[in-house]
Amino acid sequence: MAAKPRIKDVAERAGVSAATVSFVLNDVEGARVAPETRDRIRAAAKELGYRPNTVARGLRTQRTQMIGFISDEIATTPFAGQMIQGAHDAAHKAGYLLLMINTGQSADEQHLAAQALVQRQIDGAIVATMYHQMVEVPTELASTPRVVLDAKPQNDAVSYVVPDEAGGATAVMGELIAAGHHRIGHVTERNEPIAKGLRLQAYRESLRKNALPEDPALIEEDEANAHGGYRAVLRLLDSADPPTAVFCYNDRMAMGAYRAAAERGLKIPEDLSVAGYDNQQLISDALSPGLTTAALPHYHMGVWAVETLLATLSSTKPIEPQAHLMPCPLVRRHSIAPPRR
Amino acid sequence: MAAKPRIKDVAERAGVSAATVSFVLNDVEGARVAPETRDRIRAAAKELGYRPNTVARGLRTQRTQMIGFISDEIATTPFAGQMIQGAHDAAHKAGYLLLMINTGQSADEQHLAAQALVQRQIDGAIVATMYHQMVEVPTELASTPRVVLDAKPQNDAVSYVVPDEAGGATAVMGELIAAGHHRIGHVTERNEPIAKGLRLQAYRESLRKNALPEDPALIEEDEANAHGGYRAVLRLLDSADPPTAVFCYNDRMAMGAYRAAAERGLKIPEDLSVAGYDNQQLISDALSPGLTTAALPHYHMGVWAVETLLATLSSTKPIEPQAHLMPCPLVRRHSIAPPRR
DNA sequence: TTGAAAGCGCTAACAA
DNA sequence: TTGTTAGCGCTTTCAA
Repeated sequence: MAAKPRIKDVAERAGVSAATVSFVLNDVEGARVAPETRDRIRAAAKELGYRPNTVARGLRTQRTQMIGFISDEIATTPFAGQMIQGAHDAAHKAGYLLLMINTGQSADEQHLAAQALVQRQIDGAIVATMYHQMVEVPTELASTPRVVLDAKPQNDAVSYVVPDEAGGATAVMGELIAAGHHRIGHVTERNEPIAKGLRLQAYRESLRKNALPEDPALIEEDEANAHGGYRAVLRLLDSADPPTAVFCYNDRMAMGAYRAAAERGLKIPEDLSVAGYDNQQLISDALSPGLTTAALPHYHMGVWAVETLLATLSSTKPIEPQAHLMPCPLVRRHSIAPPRR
Repeated sequence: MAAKPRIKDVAERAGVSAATVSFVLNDVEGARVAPETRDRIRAAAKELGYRPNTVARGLRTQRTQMIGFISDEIATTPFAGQMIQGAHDAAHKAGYLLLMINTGQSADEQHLAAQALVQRQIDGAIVATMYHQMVEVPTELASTPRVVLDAKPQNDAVSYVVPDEAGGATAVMGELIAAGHHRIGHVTERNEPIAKGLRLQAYRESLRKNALPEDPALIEEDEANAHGGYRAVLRLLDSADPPTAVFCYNDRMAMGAYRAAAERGLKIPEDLSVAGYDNQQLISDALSPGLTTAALPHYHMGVWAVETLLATLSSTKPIEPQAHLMPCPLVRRHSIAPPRR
């Protein structure tokens, strides 16, 4: 097999210099090359199957067409793929590729990772986390354009995007209220991720705005998984004045709600309406009836992050950092119905 | 902020030439440099915070320390993360980074993707798919070391790794049989992925080897999700001579089995034993009781692929392509018990 | 309208 | 024991 052709080979074959080839193949502004010569060069390049070497070009132009994607444990969560895919698609469309690096939680590793990316001359960086939280942007990236994905930068004034948890939770509550529920429970998680506070607050505000009872007995905390949801909902159902609907912190807890309801002989949605959050399809689609929930917009956040990054790359003047709340659209399935009474 | 230091800056500060700095910092074999000079150079590099520019080095050495990771839709499946993580960890440990690119199913896109990677001078490539299947290795990679991950190469003699489906299924069946079950049903999927045939065959062989009845009425096909599993298991339970245990093609179908059993008033595992495949934790851990299943070893396959690739990179003589079956370990939870009768 | 030459930052022969 | 030089493959200024 023939060795990969270089620009010199194309030049020789077309009977011109390498410089001229470069002009033509890159469509350089204001390069005056005879149309005839252009054709000859293009033909030669095509015949040889010439592809410019991005590394050599990168050395010369200081642009590698690579975006560093640095994250904590992201690849291990079921959502991660969506975010990577969104970032990938947006990058790929613009001719960029993602150079991935995962770090643990350790600050040391994060610095090393950032360094590895900088050494490789990435044009920009995405700093991502697996769920909505605060993040330290490694100082090594200080002179690299960067955007934070699914987190808020703690120490750095850069653009970032996070899900609009309040909006999503309000939409879910709106759906429950529209169905006619007055006594709505909330099952929340025990730890304190950012999402918890935001969803809980939206729950309370929805109640207040609609003049519905805000009974502390309607809120139960437990582990943020199916087992926790099961236990919490059971407590709600066994309470003195049980709710007719329950908004769960996430789809996993909602899965537990289904089991709790079944155990008490309650049918969903006739006897109990249930809503979740996350739109974790493996669950929300698999439950029967399908779970109504708010979707975490991972794909779109990935796209937004890269597009925002690319915009700053191609802009001459500095761009104001933006904070973007990505909407969490309501996904209607069949777990909500009017209350019995 | 000071511009990034170059090797020349280190050389100047240490009062030596760039070449000497390169020797010392790269620990070049048989480079005779006075220990004193070495120290001076190391100190200078440290003071300046010097990091060699990988792009420049790559141009010179023809090694970029990057591995191309090319896949179909991988990032969108819940398993993908594990595979990426495994590949990433193995690569990172050896000083390599993953350059990711996703293609759709289109052959055109796959060629373009391979080209993009080759242009970037990747040292090697991983060709991955989201589930065990046949794959075309893009011809553009012909002169790049490459390994196929979670698929069999159709047109290329290269190393590859796939899950040992037969082994995993046999282990699952062994568990059911050891618990004392004689009438074991199998719920399988309607399409024909490689995994289906392998798991089904292992089911049959396990029955045969243990002199257990191989009744066609014990096998039901449906969609490979919770709804399909629900329907298929319901058919099994409502049949003339229902099984006391059912081995489901995957965890999602097993999730449906739980619902079917509940609907017929059967408790798991007392009245019906259930086993799955995949160890999709979001499901197998969330079900109650926890689902006994065989784990798809995505993380380890990712590690194996990269390690195998790196071995060929650092070997002088060509290495025989290997086909590796990665074990699918049995994950015991609580969905299997002895039959009632 | 085109070509020559310099140089991006580094490594590796070869000299000294 | 260390420095000089050439060159990886490309782009871009400057000159012709």
